[in-house]
Amino acid sequence: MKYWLMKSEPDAFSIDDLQQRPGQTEHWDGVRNYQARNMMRDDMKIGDQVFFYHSNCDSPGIVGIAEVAKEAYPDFTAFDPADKHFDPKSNPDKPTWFMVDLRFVRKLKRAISLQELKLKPELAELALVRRGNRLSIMPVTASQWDFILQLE
DNA sequence: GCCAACGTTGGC
DNA sequence: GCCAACGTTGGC
Repeated sequence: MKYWLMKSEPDAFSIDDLQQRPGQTEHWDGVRNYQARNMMRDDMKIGDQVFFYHSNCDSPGIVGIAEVAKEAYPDFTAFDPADKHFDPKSNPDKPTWFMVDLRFVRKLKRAISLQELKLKPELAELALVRRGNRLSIMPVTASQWDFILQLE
């Protein structure tokens, strides 16, 4: 089993939104970055654990845990010209973009802010705190995962 | 709202 | 294949 961190803007889709979805499950559409796509398509398996990170908000940080509920399948929002994430280069016969489904696991007892994560030498290698990182999906090692959870 | 850091695009 | 221009991300 692998560990991941996935970013979402809480104004668009928050951990609370995930918790309130039917089955507490939602598809993770709109990823339009090849590195992030490759991780979803090639490496994310059912049961993988995911830190849910709130980005681009007042207090960016890790707010909860989700798990992979369905492995990669074509991101159908890329096929819809009316959709914000429409991509004419992608089509159902040969999709460019993929998504997974996530299921809510739990919220953390407290949010762990980016500010706090940046201070921890144990997390120096975490892509999230590295300069200029903009990846919306990134791997987390087992030791990073355990370390972050014991901060809770 | 600003802007640094990236990724992508397209002319050549 | 280079690289300038442009668009996006996301912290602050």
